[in-house]
Amino acid sequence: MATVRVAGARGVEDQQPAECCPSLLGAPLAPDDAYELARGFHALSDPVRLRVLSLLADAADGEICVCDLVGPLGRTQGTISHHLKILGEAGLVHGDRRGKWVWYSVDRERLLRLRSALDT
Amino acid sequence: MATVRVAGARGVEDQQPAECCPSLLGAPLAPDDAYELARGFHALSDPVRLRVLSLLADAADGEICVCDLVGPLGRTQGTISHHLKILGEAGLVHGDRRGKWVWYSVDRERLLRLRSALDT
DNA sequence: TCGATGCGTTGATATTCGTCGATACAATGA
DNA sequence: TCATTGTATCGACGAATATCAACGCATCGA
Repeated sequence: MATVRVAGARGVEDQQPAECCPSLLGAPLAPDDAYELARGFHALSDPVRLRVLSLLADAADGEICVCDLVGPLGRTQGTISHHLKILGEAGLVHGDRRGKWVWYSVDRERLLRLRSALDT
Repeated sequence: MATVRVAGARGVEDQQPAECCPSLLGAPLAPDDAYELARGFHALSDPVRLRVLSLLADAADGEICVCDLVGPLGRTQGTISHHLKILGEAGLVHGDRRGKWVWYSVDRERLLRLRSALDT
């Protein structure tokens, strides 16, 4: 996590989350796979971040700007931005700057890959 | 988390994880639901705990004792016990004392309920 | 009864995390 | 050019976390 390079709102996609998530219950999980998987679930381990994803998914056009998250979530703008950065680094959301605003959307595919790790 | 009552290895099942997990992407997540869900994912947010679940699922008879986890995971017995407690409080594993050993197993149903929260 | 073994807990320590306030950066419009 | 607005980052703080060593308790075998 210390070597993660961050270069603004559009820098969140320069990550390489494991191409696909190894199944948790299939074979014994290798330490590296476990670490990658834990990074994904860690992004989901905060109530504010879960509500961010929920609000994003529920928004019209599947997009929402930071300013519209501050009110519903009851956190400061800096805190919301911080959580969006974490979600972005996990590959769960993407930000698209249009004018003054940055529109965020959920990466459902990444979410489904995480889900598949819990398959039986 | 502060009010969680713990009474030994067999006390891990006296929890009440939300009966069923609300879908993350379905409707806007209520703060309480988000908190409950985050508790579950938090238990999955550590590589050691993920490997514990993996080893448990892969073990013969689906059971394993703490002593057999210490070696593969490279952590002290106290640390393993700590992680098992967290997994137990999240309802993801159950411990059964038989003689000197406590045999742990995965609660696959609980895992599937967590997975269903990531449905689209 | 006593030593050995497995396990949970406690105390200590270093690290990480969530949050805020303040500030810096970016884009727009006057 | 300058003020305004939206967003990202920084510094700081308290709380939570992962880890180990040490200890206490329970169980089993001699």
